[in-house]
Amino acid sequence: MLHFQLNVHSGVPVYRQLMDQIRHYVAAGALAAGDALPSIRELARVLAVNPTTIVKAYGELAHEGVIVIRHGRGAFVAESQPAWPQARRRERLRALASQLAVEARQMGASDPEALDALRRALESLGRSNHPPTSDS
Amino acid sequence: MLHFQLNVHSGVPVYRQLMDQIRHYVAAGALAAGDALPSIRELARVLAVNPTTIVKAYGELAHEGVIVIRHGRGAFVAESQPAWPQARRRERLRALASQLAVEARQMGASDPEALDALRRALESLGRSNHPPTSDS
Amino acid sequence: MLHFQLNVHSGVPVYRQLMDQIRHYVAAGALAAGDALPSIRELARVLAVNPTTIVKAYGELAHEGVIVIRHGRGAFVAESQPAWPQARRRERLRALASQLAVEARQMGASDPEALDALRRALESLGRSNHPPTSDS
Amino acid sequence: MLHFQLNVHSGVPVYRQLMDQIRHYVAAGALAAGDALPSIRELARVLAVNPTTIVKAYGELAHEGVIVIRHGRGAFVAESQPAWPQARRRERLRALASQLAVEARQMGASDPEALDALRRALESLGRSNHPPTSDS
DNA sequence: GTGGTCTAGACCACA
DNA sequence: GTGGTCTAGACCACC
Repeated sequence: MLHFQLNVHSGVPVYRQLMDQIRHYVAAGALAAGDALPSIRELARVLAVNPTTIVKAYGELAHEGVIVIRHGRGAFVAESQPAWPQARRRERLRALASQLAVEARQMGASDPEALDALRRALESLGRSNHPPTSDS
Repeated sequence: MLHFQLNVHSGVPVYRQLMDQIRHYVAAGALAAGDALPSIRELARVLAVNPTTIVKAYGELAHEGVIVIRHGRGAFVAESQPAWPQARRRERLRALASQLAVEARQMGASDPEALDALRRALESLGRSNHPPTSDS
Repeated sequence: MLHFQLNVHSGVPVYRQLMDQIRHYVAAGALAAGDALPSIRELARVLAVNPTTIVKAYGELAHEGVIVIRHGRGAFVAESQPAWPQARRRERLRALASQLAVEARQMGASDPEALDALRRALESLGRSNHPPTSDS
Repeated sequence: MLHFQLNVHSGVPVYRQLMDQIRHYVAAGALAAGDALPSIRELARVLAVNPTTIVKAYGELAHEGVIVIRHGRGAFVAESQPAWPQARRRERLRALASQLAVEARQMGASDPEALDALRRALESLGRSNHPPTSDS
């Protein structure tokens, strides 16, 4: 059973936290294509949240193409992860990188510190999706 | 006059977008300590949003210590930017880096691509806040 | 249901009066950690003020750490009340004491009268937060 | 020449800070009945504030009866300080004491700490207006 | 049901 | 001129 960590005080909606963590598991390879996700009822019980919250998280992920929901069967990781248009991918990457850069600068972190933080985050996801490179 | 870019359909609250962009200008040095920000009414007029929306953005930034509001005078960039506790800084950096890493992986971007995106974002902020280093 | 007393002619903003009275109830133990506060709409209706005024009061208290707001659930007294840095606490105490002292002197109240007023105020808050001491 | 200490970042209006400090000097006896206050122009110059701000502070104090303004002559400490009705005095004292008590409790200060803070504040005003008492 | 955001516009307070 | 507060009411997001 996967482990989920919810923070009710963070201001981030619960269903959003769930989506992020499922995406995280998929990106890290802990959830592979075709794997079954926990049932809505069980997950709701374990996390002590309203089942409709899980429904919303699964629904959004299905909408994105990250998972597929089979009526009466359950939810499964999609066989092929969604491919965004090149332009949107670049834009999204740019936005996230900019946010990290701005906040790092504002909190007085040096550029190497910021880059190291990113390297560590990439490493913690494992190498499942990519061959090793000389850069990392 | 600074330029602001608002996206009403992004789901991100307008006042949040404003805060992010002002923080960006401060981090990049386009707004230096003591500089005056646009008046609430003028900015509201230029951006075609309600003045109370600007009030909220300025108020939150003042709360954070990024700017200082002087009644009857205007809003100004704070002389010393706020310093978060070391632990919270590291945690925030880690969270942002993790988000970037996960989304980069999921959209199929390679690790060097993600790191390059961050390097570019840091460079676009300029070197105003840091002495020259051998890293640059 | 808690009782709130608003004075529209005092010059003190309504949202400020609300914050003060909620802080008072928390300090006195009438509102304990985890207790639910009245919903924004209900409180607005009871006090005959605009809901956004309550929103502002609750938002500021949440910012201070006195209460916690859970989207879709309601507002609750925080489990652990915020701890200010020692230096700021002393300075704040000094400022409040000085204000009381100056005004007491100016209105011709004797020093024992002022001290008695403070003793009564402390007693009216009850002993909920402190073990019995020989001082009381 | 009296010394005034203004804090533009405190959120307290400048004219209010001025009023408080003049009241303080009167309560402490540094300004006695009939003493002249600094001229509006000079004080504005020394404090680097707009003269209308001083005008407002002096005007409010004159309205309260703390000072008297003689056209063409200047501002002077009133011969007899204003006496509030007994009921209002008690109420005001109670409100200030309550605020001190609530904030002291909330910041974790003990009751003796709060009372000590008040004793120190009263002592710092000196004994000019009152005979020594066995309580202090 | 809950809280969050935004609008349009009024009126007040400060410098 | 500046910012601060409040209203009345709409629409959205969360649970």
